[in-house]
Amino acid sequence: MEVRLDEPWPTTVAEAVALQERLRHRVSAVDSRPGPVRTVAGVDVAYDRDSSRIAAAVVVLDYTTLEVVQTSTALSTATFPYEPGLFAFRELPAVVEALRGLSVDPDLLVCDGHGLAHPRRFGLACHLGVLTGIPTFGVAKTVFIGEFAPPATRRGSWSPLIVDTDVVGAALRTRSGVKPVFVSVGHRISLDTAREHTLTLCTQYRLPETTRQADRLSRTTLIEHTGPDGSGAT
DNA sequence: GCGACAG
DNA sequence: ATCTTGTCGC
Repeated sequence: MEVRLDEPWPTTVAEAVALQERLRHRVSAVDSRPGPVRTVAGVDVAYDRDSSRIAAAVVVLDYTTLEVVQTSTALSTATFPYEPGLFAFRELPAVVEALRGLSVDPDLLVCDGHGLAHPRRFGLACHLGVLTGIPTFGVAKTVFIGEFAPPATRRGSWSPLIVDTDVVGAALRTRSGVKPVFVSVGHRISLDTAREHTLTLCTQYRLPETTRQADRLSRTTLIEHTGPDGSGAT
């Protein structure tokens, strides 16, 4: 698929923050997709020991059967350092490259991280959504910002993730008796819809099949090209 | 000023 | 994210 970057990718913290402040206003937290979701894609990135090499993977699944429709990967180098709140600048370049390898545009994107549940309301999921224009949401394993009451222990139970007076996401129990995940809007989707999709995608494990598949593919791709020890021999 | 801090 | 053994519990 086609993904345009328009501007040079930020290289400093100041530039990155400025870009987030400028793009945050483009985010829509309203459902925009007319028809049914046919395909959903998960994206993730794996790093080697010293983060010198990274591998991004995108796995497109049939939304109904959850079977793999297509995959794409991209090998790259981490340029931006890990900085809480600026996660997108570290991972998205490789993710965009992988997305460009797809011959079909997914109907929905699922990120491994937060969207609106971010200090400037512009986490990884929002950024990717704005770049692609595709409905996107994030499912994170841990909280970043916000407070929440522990949801009931039953699968499907949830409680709002709140910052000040804003609901920025949801703590959702995807498996009974298991730690909740944190769902938040990325772009062109509502929190309710994102939550429902998350449950649909969590058939057997705490995390959505999309991120599990993408996680696995990014990891194996990295090892195939850099070796289990990061020697680069293969 | 001191921690906390997606992956 | 990644480095890592055993261990508690269903």
